Amino acid sequence: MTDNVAPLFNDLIEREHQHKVACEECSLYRLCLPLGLKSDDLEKLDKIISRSEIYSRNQSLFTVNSDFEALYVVRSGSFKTTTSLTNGREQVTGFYFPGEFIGLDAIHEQSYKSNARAMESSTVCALPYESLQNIGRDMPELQLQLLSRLSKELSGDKHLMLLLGKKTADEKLATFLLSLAKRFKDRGFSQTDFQLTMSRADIANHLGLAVETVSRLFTRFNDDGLIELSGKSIRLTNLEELEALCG
Amino acid sequence: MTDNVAPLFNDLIEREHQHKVACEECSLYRLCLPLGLKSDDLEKLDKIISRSEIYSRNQSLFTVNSDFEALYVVRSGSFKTTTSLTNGREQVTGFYFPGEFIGLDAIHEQSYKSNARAMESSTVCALPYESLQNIGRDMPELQLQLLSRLSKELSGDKHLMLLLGKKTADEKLATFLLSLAKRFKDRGFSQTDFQLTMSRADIANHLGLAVETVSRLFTRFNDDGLIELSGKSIRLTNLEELEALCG
DNA sequence: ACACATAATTGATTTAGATCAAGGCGCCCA
DNA sequence: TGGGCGCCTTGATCTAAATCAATTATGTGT
Repeated sequence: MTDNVAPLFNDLIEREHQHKVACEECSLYRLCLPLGLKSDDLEKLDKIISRSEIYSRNQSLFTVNSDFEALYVVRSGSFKTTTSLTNGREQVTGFYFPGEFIGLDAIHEQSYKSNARAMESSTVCALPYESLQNIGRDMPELQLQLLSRLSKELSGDKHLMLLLGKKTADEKLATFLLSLAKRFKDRGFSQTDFQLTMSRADIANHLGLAVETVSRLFTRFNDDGLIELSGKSIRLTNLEELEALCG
Repeated sequence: MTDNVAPLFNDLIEREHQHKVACEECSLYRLCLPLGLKSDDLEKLDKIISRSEIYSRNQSLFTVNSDFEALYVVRSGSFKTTTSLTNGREQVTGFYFPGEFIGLDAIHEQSYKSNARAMESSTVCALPYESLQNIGRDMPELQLQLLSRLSKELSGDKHLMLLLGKKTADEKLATFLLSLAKRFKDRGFSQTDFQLTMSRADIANHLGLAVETVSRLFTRFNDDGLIELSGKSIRLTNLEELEALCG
């Protein structure tokens, strides 16, 4: 509802979080940055990370052109990023789930180049970039991890360009659903049963379609036995067919 | 014409190139990786870089799924990258000019995730990734430069997503022309008079349009006095108007 | 539990840009 | 110097998906 950024958590809460969820014990460990770091390096990283308090639905994590302070890793919940055009048109450039980085495109210009907001109650880990640079000087592994992250997102974006430029509406939606499935699977959740945390409008926007088109596709996929849909809950009932639909 | 990768240059040619165009004397210095490196670090970098022989028009720099050996920086000429779909559909994901990096999206998977080919007679500098990692251990500046590069490309791709998803045909072409203009300007060339090294088909594909549409737009822009077009030579005669057309 | 706002569906109609079809231009090489 | 082959342009038609228009769900806050 509000456009404000979450107030900085107070020390008490911070310290509590720190203890509860140090990187080493974090369930996202495998997916996140620390992978491949030695224990003492991990400790250094741990020290510069701030765990945020809860961002509520639609709350802004950062806005376009604001100063680049930190990279964010989703800890719980989910976020979307957008870039905008004149007369209010905007493109949803990505959805972000636990363990995924937000703000990587801000490094070059040292200011955020998109808007990021929570799609549900969510938390993040903030990695202040300056501190990251500092500890990174003695931790080549960390730098490599970061590079790898950037590269992964780049690769994903190229595939999104292929989707936006060359795929039909059916192919777009099938591809999208399977991309979600894969990410849920990677996080240890069911790859067939999950909640769509984003609205139909967000999905449509992200895929370069109109809401109505997405809605019609959902009902058709449902009628064709590819999915079972009920509101925000979806079950993928025919992964093979969906796969085939991706183009 | 041929699909082969250019044979590795022999030592003689390599050494000659090395001397002619060491990073420190390279005209692309400002645009390329070395920016911000100290002289002795630059020398180390210089040592691992291989200057390629000439890639001729349509020759492949690398193909999808081949092993990730090196990052490439365009030295002269221009390249395009593509990703492809079933039944031959493919998306031109980017055009690359001198000083720009190709292959950054290969780091994560350690194999190239797109195809890259020369659009005219071109040369590149190859940065073998393993060597880059090695010397990078003692050169945090280099790592930061690389991160910055990745971040810049990421940011550009987000804007391309906006273009593909939300812009009209006119806006797409105007945006594209101004992006070329900016890049030529950055390279010390005229931002208003240049050659389109890519075919109409490549432009259309990249912008998610049909060739016919691009051709029609070119004639209309020409008739409206926005550009003067003759084959591959273009002059932007009304930058302000083009800017306004971008959305 | 109720009312109001917001989100999603469904149907009718329109349209931007694709596709289909035909020439024309330039360019490379014999 | 001309012939052939890509590439580009131009015109006519078609279509996938957008837009417009209602209606029905699904929340959300009091």
